[in-house]
Amino acid sequence: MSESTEPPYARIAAELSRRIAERELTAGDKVPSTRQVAREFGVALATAAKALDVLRSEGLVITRPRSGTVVAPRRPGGAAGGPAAELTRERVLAEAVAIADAEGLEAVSMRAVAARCGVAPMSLYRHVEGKDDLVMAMSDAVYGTLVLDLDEAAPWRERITAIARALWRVHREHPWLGRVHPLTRPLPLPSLLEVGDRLLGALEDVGLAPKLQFDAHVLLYSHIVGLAANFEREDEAISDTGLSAEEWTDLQYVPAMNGSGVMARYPHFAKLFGHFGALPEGYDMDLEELFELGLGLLLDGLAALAERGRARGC
Amino acid sequence: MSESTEPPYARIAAELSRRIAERELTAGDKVPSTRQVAREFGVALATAAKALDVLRSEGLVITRPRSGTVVAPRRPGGAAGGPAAELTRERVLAEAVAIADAEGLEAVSMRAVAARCGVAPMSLYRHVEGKDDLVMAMSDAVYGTLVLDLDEAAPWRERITAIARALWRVHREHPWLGRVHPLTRPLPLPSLLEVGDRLLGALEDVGLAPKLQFDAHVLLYSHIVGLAANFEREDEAISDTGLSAEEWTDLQYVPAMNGSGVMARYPHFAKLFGHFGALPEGYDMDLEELFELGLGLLLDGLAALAERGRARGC
DNA sequence: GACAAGCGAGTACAACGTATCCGGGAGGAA
DNA sequence: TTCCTCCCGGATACGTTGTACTCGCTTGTC
Repeated sequence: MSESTEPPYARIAAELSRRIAERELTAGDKVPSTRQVAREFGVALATAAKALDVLRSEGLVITRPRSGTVVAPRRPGGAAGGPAAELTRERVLAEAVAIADAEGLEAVSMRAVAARCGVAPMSLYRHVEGKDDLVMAMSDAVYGTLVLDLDEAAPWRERITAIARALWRVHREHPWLGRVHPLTRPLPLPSLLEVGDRLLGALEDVGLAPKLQFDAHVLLYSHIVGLAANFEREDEAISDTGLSAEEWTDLQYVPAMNGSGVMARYPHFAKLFGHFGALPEGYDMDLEELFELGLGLLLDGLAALAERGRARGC
Repeated sequence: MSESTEPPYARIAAELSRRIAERELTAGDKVPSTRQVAREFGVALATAAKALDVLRSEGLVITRPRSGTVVAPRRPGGAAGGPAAELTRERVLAEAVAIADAEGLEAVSMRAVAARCGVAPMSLYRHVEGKDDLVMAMSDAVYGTLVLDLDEAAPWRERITAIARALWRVHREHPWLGRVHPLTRPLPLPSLLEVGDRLLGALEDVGLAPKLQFDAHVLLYSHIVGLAANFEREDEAISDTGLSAEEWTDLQYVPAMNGSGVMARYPHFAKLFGHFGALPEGYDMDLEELFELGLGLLLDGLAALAERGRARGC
C-alpha cells in the first residue's frame, strides 16, 4: 500500500515494531517467523530475515535457538510478568521454588509448576528428569543463592558461626528445604558441597582428629537442618489452622494441657507451664534463639574436645 | 435331644459355656449372635437373648454395643492373636506400622494397609479419620512401645542419656518416624508427651533457668530426630540402589569425588578423603557414634551453662 | 416381628506422576 | 528453493493415590 523510498526490510521492520509498540504483540509473544513474514509481506526469505535482524539488533525481539523469536520484555523488571517467557530449566526451577516458598513443598506438583509456567505438564519433562530431579535441582538452586563473604583469616569459631548462620538463613527463607535434606549420603549438590567444603575448612583449624572433623561437620548440619525442619511444620500448621505458633500455643495447646487431668499426668510440663504462665507472654518457641543456643553448645563442646585432645596428645 | 428339667435358656447357656471351656471358642472370638443361637437351638429370640444374658452375667462373654458379643479374655494378656482377627484400630495401626517398618512410610497407602488387614480400603475409615490421623496414631503407638526403666535417683546426666538413648532406639527400629516428627507444636501424642515429661524431669536437676530447661529439651529432641531422619534416607537409598551406605560411599561417592576435577573444587573434602583413604576401611558414617558424640557435646554444654549460671547467680 | 445403629464393601472421583505419541517450526543440507 | 532432521511443547492416557457417598447386612433392643 504505502510506497516509500526505504528498503523493503526496513518497512517490514517498522511495521512489526509498530505492532509491538501498540501491543498487538506483547512481551513473550511469538513474533512471526522468517517464513511467515516472507509470506505475509510477499518478500524473499532473506529480506524477511534481514527485517527480523533489525528488530533483534534493536532489542525489541529475542531469538531463541530452536524455539522461535519472541518479543522482548518491555523493561528488565517485568516482575512475575512475562507469563510466556521461554521455558528453560532455570525458569522451571524458579517457578517451582516460588510455589514451594509460598505454599509448601507438597503444593509443588508437576501440574502446578507447569501451570505457573503457562505450559503443558509434560513439557516440563524436557528440562527436568522427573519430580525427584526437580526437587533436587530446586535444593541445589536454593543453596546456590547462599552467599558467604567470609574472612578466611578469622578465627575458626567465627567462621563456623558465619557459615552455620548462612545455612540457617537459607532454610528460614525456604522452609521446605528441611524436608528434602539427605545427610548420610552427602547429596551431590554442587552448591551444598561447596558450603560443606568451606565448613570443613574452618573445622580444620579447631584441632580435631580427621574423623572428628568430618563428624563435627555432619553434626552441625544435622543441628541446622533438624531445627530448620520446624520451619516447614510451622508454615504448614499455620496455613492449616490459620493460627501462628504463639496463638496456637496460647489458644489450643495450653487449654488442652490444662484440661482434664493432663497436667496431672505430665507433672514437669505442668510445672514449667506454671512458670511460663507467670511470664508476660508465656513461652514462645523462638527457633532463632534455639539455633544460636544449640550452635553455641556444639562449638563449646568441640573446643573442649580439641583442648582435651591436645592435652592428651602432648 | 437331651431332655432336662432346667429351662431352655439354661441348657443353651451351659452348652455355650462348654464350648468356651473346651476352647472351641477362645478369647476374642465372636460368640453366636442372638439370632444365630435362636436358629441353631430352635428357640425364640427372647430365649436366646436370655441365655446370652446368663453368660454375660458370668463374665464369660463381653457384649460390645453394636459390634457383637465376644468371648471374654481368659486372662488379661490375650496377646496379638490370629491373622483374621476383627478389625480394630489397634490392628490397623499394627499392620500399618509393619508396612512402614518393612517398606518405608511411603509404602503405607490406605489400600496397602487395607489389603494387609484383608479388608476393603474404605473400611479403614471406620477406625481412622484419614491418612494423617493414621500416621499420627502410628507414631503414638510406636512411641508407646518405648520402655524406660529409669532410676529416678540417678544423676541427671545418666537419666537424660538413658531417655535419649531410648528415643534413639525407637527411631532406629522405626526409621520412618524421622519423617513424621513435629516439634514446634509438641504433638499431642500422649506417649511422646510422657517421654518429654520424663526428660524435663531430669533436666530440672541440671540447674538451668526454666526457659532454658524447655529449650534444652527441644534441642535434645531435635538432635535425636534430626540425626534419626537419616535412618529413613538410609533405608530408602539402600532399597533404591541395593547398596549399603558403606558400599555406596566406596563405590559411588568416592569415585565421583575423584573424578574430573571435583577434588580441585572441594579441597577440604579432598584432603579429608586423602586421610580416610589411608585408613583401612575409609570413613564410614556411623550414626550411632554421631549420636553419642552429639549427645555428649550437648550435655557438656548444658553442664557448663548451668555452672556459669550458678557462678553468676551466687 | 420392627427398629435404629453401626460396620464393612462397592463405586466413583479428583489429583497426582509420567509413558507415549504427534504436529509443527527452525535450522542446515541439497 | 526444497527437503530433511531435529527438538520443543502439547495432547492423551494409564496407573496409583486419598477419600466422599451410598449401599446392604448384622447387631442388640423394643
